[in-house]
Amino acid sequence: MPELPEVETVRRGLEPAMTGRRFARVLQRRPDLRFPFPPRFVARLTGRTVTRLGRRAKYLTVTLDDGAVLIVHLGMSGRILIHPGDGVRTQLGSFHQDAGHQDGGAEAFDKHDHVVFDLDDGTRIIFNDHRRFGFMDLTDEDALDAHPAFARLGPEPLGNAFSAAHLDTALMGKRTPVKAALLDQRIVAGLGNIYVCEALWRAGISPRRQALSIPGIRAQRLAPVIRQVLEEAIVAGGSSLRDYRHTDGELGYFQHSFAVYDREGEPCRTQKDEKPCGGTIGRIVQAGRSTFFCPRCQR
DNA sequence: CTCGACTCCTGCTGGC
DNA sequence: TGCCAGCAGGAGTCGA
Repeated sequence: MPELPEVETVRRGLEPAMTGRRFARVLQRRPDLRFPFPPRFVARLTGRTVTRLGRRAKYLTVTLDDGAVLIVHLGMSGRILIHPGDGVRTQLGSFHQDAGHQDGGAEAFDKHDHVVFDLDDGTRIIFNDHRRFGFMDLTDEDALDAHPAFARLGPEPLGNAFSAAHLDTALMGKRTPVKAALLDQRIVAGLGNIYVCEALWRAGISPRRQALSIPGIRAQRLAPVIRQVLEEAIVAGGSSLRDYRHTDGELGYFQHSFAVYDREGEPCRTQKDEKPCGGTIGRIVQAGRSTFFCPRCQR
């Protein structure tokens, strides 16, 4: 699930739990995710203190006190669980029995709990990813921008560098459908399938339209709604974060209502002159991915 | 360079 | 009820 808003929600959930804390123990439970873990992964993290939780596009960055940066990508199915080592739990003598992770003193993990970080205050952070499209890597703070994952990323859609003018330049002359162009992380960093569909719907732009037809008036409609869709999703994620605190810390997935995504066959929610648009949400496949849109109001 | 197709992995859903 | 094909929110690579 994780697109930019979900990753930002994870970052905000992890920030208070991890900042200033030391990795007392790191458990790497398999040799690889999508890629092999970097050499001496566990050794390089153990004993280090977290100084900062950051995010670039869909990547989490965990900066350490020696200048190293742990890069985390959640892929398609990655999630992070926080088990607070608070007084209540430790007094119960069980770390997180509710999640089925306690087995008579021996540690029992879900088979997709790939990395476990035990912090010095007893908090346990678990990276779980059943499809294993996620990955982790280690680099240095001053080499971060040159990292292969970061080097060619376009601007952050919530940052100052992202604007209608940027879309004008980035989409100029591109014959690919605008849907595919917006999924290209070199053009905008952090959009995924869901929020591209949602943004195009809000902007009233057909996903099939060639990218080269966007610069100008359509870019002026599109750039602000991209920002708006992401900001709203982050707010929704923030509210779901509070819920997760109560249900014990699963980060990375939250309920959100979409206008077009996964609504094939349902009525379009666009209102024109206080009347529904009357269109029906359709689904097409572009570059191997489902696109949801309203053929009536997206042109 | 640009673009689309294909690929990695596991689990869930929906149709028979 | 059971089985299996199809599909899933990412992104790198390959070949045209």
